[in-house]
Amino acid sequence: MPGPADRLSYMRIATWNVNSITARLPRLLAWLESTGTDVLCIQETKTTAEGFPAAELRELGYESAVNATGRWNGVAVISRAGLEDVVTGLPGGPGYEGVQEPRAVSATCGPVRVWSVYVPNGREVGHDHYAYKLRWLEALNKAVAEGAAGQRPFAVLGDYNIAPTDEDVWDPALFAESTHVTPAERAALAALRGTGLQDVVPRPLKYDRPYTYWDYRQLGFPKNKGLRIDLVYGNAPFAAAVKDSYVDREERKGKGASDHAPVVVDLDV
DNA sequence: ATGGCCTGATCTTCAGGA
Repeated sequence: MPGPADRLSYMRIATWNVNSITARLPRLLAWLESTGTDVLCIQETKTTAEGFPAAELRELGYESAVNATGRWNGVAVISRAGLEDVVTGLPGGPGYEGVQEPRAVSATCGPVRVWSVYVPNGREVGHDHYAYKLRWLEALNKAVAEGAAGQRPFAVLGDYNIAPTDEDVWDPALFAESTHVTPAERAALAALRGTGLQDVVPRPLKYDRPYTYWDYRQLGFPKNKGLRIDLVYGNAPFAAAVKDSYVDREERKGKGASDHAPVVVDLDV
């Protein structure tokens, strides 16, 4: 017999590398209001937990789960759909130069469990940071495997710093010797898919590819010289609930934009 | 129209981003 508990629940979930939540705060608050986003996974907060604008977000109805320690990295989940069972950091994750960096936080937001991740950049193939990136991805794989295989909608959203295929790179030849496209990095994504997660590919609002990042330099955005490196990896129950997904390239426009655009996912859960 | 880097700190110069 149908009842209130059987009603579909519509949720808008998104991920966005804001490149400093302090610098982006006016645009972030306006974007939350205009899009009606319920849950946002944030990367590169570039502030301490104390500097995180939890009070401003609370005024808009969002609770915050924050993992941030200073000028580099920093992640958060903000939600107006519940925020429980927060886990700060990547269990079993490696440090870099002896430091556990703030690159992961997870939480349960109503019917969905989400991770916000900021995968290490890697800098150059062969650099210590590149080895760190691969180790970090191995630890992520282990940490999310149980949720990925579970019955509850579950997704790992964030800046993966990996373009899954050459189609996700505006000029593959230019990136031939670079991080973000190497077989080892793409194998780490494949291993993640092997846990039961799938790439929820958003639709572009313009042009043919759903890029999510464009370099600030050399007119990268106007020329659409982009990469798709901000990803939503969801398990089967999550993917089944997806009604739409798109890259909000409008948010990349104009003065005071991040170099990443938000990826938005609409769910019936 | 979307426009030749941006951010925060070590703060006038730099690391890091990708």
